[in-house]
Amino acid sequence: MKSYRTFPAGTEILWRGEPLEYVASVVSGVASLSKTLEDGRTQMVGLLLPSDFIGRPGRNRIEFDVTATTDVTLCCFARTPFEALVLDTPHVAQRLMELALDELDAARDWMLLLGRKTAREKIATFLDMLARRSQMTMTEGAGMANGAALYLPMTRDQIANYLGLTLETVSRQFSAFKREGIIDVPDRRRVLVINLDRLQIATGDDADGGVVA
Amino acid sequence: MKSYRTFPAGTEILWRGEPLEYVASVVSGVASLSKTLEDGRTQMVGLLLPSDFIGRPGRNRIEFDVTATTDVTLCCFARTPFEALVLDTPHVAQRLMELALDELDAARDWMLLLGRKTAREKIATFLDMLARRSQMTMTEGAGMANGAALYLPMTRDQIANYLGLTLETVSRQFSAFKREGIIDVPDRRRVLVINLDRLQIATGDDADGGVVA
DNA sequence: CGGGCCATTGACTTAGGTCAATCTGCGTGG
DNA sequence: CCACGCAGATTGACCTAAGTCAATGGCCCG
Repeated sequence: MKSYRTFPAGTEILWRGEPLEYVASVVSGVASLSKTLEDGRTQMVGLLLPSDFIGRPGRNRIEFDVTATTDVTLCCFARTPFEALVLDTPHVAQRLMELALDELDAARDWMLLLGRKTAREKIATFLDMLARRSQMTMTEGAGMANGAALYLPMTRDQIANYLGLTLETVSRQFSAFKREGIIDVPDRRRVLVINLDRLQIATGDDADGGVVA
Repeated sequence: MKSYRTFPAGTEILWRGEPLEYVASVVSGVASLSKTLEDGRTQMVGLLLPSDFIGRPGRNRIEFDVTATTDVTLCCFARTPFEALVLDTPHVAQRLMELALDELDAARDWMLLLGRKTAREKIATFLDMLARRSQMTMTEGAGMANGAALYLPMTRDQIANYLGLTLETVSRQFSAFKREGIIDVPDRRRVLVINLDRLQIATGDDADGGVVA
């Protein structure tokens, strides 16, 4: 009933509309959800990190593609027994509900970003999000002053698709933040945040960091 | 335990962060969810129509403002007894889960619109969405050929905030569709769709209308 | 050493935002 | 009853952020 599957970076995990045989949770790596218009423009609509869940009780198809951004390992369960499990165990159902509501909040923050933020604000928000995430993972004792080393799990092109920009604009904004001394970019996959305060100001969000709350 | 409340058009139903005493469902009218940046730019992140639900089991505050777009009547329940109800009755919990997943799908479609569609495509998608909705409400026997009379529940400014545009751009795109004979705008609150096929082509979506599926 | 593949940078174009003038109803009070 | 005023809508002229197109650069891997 339970099995592990791995997908190399860049491969498709699920196609839009394909019937779902499994539900799964991400064990390691990063996967992305994306939607595409007829003419090929695409928009990422979600990022799946370890512990995130794929699949929807009571639905057997999804409305977007799921792609492995880095190498990904999933832990898969057959759908039917899983649904039976959900029906008997209320607190599993409740947990799934919470996950869905968290995703919904994240999706709404992203709508504000996509609809109203400038390119600069989008990049700042993206980096700030990664910084907060990595901070969560690390020792959360004292508030680790100012700055963090971030790993970018995606190419410029993928970042652009996530933020509703082009890859050139992403690159230019990285360069701008670097020129201003807010970040450093030692190699294409790494960003060193030199001045987190200034980065957060550049996000355009409320000073108190309402996004995470 | 159950009570009705009404809110005149334009008033706030809930403020972001305010503790939720009630959960509610919309009886009549249209309400909107919106998020605002420090400097006042705002983005609507959802529309609530009759039968939609406000409130989240297991959370007592929301991350956005809820505003009455038209006059709105809500049917409210106190939160604590409602949560107890949800816990004992699995199929209520399941129904809420489905609502959350529907909202999530809608949010993701909107992310594609906000991130990648042109102004023209945004307006076409908006009108097409209203047309599909009103079609659902009406006699759904035969597929009502081509065309429909739509009521706009919002001002140009609110439409702009929904679509991530400015009100001037909304107005210009309405005028463009009118000039092309695709719609007519007899008064500010009404739109007559003259050629639904051409409108749907202008949305940029897949020909088969994947959005609704 | 050579060839992809990303990424960066520059020059140029353009969709949509901004600012401002005018128009259209509609409710209100003289 | 009418004129006034106001809120929303339209339209035009202009500007700019970001997209497009194209050349170049660095890096990893065979």
